[in-house]
Amino acid sequence: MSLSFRIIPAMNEKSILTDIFSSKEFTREELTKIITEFKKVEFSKNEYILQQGNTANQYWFVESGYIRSFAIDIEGNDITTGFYTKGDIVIDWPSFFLRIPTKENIQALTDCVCWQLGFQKFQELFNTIESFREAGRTRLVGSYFALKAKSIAMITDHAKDRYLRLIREKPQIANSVSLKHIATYLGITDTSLSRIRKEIMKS
Amino acid sequence: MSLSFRIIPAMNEKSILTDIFSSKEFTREELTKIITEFKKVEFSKNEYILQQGNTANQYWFVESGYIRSFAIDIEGNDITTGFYTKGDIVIDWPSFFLRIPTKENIQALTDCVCWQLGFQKFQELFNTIESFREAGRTRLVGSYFALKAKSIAMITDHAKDRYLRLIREKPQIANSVSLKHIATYLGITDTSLSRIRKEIMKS
DNA sequence: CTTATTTCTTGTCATATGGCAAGATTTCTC
DNA sequence: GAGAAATCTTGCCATATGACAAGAAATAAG
Repeated sequence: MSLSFRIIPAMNEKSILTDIFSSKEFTREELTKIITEFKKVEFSKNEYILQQGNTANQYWFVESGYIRSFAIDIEGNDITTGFYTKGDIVIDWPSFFLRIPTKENIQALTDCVCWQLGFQKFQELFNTIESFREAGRTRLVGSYFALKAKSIAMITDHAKDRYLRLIREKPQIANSVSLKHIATYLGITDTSLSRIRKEIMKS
Repeated sequence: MSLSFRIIPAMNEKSILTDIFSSKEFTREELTKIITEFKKVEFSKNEYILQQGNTANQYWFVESGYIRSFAIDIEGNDITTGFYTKGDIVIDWPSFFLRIPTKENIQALTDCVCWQLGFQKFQELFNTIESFREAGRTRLVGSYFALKAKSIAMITDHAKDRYLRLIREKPQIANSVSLKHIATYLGITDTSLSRIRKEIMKS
């Protein structure tokens, strides 16, 4: 059972946020301050959460549903850059922090429930609560770390191994998302992924 | 001419730091506070600045020389993850901020002069100077942004295009670093890079 | 339920890049 | 400056993956 039942009875609905933040070292007061600022938003399947060219004025934590981020390259190819599910943070770091138009698109793959925080509120919390700063920095560095790992895997591993890792780390994604989206995430074509899948079946 | 001559006569030697920090909005007082904490360190060619398994307790700005970071994969292959030169920040973000052992190695490719800041001092500045926080966050997000761009290029571009981009963006590197190091940075073998280079010569 | 649309599989062939090894060239070392 | 070591080039062939197209299967739409 989440902490929220004892601390903030009125915030039962936000239990996913208390789960997300309670692992860090916040006082109850800080926790309340932080969580109060989050607003519930719902997205329906295929809805765009952020579109390239716009500046990200908020970010989200996923309570339910699947989300995909992708970039469109010069030739118009759609390249998946990430999948997000329950408990994940959905944020375009460069756009949100550098206040520049994003190059990415973020789209709901299913109906979703998310918790949203805006840039201004974020800045307030960031500058007034030291542990919020630490938590934010940790999250950003975590994203960097994951991206670097993926980047190195693109060089050292074969497509099959990258796919096997995805299955291992995000099995729900591998089962519920279209081949094409997964393929571009892995840096291959859907044709190749179909063959890899077939090969895995055999063994 | 850098600001340092007027503001902090005693700090002439640190003019590279004033150049690095003066683009952000710092008061003179803040600038002095920050720059005072940096310590000059020199590395000789081939010296390790950080080795895998250790936790990064400091980071550096390069004043002169070339530096390379690389990871060793399971099969013992050496994969270049970055090149650094004058004005660049050299930091293992995950190790420095998460206080965990690094998976990367950082090595001087030539004799180098760098300016070093330790974790404790960094934390003090980070928690007391709002603009230092902003600058630090901006730098981290910038690294994230560059890594993502490289990551997408690995998927959408051919090796030749990635090499051409490297030549365009870091011409000094392309000329002074061994083929093998550049090749692994681009995600190909030195053999392939040699052929790509030959092909470029012809045109 | 039926049709239309999208997604997935499979075949054939093309191509970028890798693996290995032998020389050629450059760079280090004494 | 001579020999050793590292780096770079090149040839030959192997292989992972791509491109394109045609069916098959699944999903969406009326």
